[in-house]
Amino acid sequence: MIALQGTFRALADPTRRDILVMLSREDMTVAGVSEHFEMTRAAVKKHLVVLEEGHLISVRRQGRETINKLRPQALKSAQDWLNHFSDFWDTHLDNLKSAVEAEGDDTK
Amino acid sequence: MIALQGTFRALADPTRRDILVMLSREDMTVAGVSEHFEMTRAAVKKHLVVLEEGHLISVRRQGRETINKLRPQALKSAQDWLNHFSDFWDTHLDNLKSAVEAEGDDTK
DNA sequence: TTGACATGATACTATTTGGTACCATTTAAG
DNA sequence: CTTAAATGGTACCAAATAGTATCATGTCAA
Repeated sequence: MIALQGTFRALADPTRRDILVMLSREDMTVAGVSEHFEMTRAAVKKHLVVLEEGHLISVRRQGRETINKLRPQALKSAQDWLNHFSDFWDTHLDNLKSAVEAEGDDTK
Repeated sequence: MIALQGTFRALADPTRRDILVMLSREDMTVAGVSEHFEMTRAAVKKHLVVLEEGHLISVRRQGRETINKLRPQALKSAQDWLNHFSDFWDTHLDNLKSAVEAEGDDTK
């Protein structure tokens, strides 16, 4: 199993989650990812390092570029951890049906 | 839908994930949760506040105790976000079957 | 009422984190 | 070879976070 700590830590930042969505469409270089954000390349690179430490992406040097590639296993591990609560959901979620659609929201 | 940012941020800490597991078995007071950790009650209380801000628990005052209760909707929202990558998994995970069971691990 | 107990809130410190600025390294191309 | 472009790495700063210590508040029980 993949280390959950690094994975959940990597998922905690909205920029990193956006990067994962981008990488789910196509592999991208550091510069390619950076184009979609207003922060510097170095900052984006740091996020990519965190994602790599969380096993969420793989990094491959190709010439002078580095290709960042989504790695689905860690995402699956995170989902598996959440699945441990499924029994709880089955038992108690039915009682909360009316509350589900009344959920408010704020930032993201 | 529930705000993902607060939810993922709350899930990023191992202490908080442990608290969620504990609460999946039974509702607990602040002191009850604190017994399972070596940090102070105040520190545990702070984690509980973060969990509440992430909509992962509900807090109810009962007499001089406060009952902390798991709230499954937010966990489900996080899982739903992860589900957005399912298409990617279906497409690419098969090619990685051999790599899945070769995953190393470190902390948690 | 008095006292013990559980909690909430605040102030303070140390650590982590997100970000920028800057420099070294590698590579493609003339 | 030389030069410019793309990238990686390090140093540094500001802000957020985790934790402790401490005190105030409310509540159960005698």
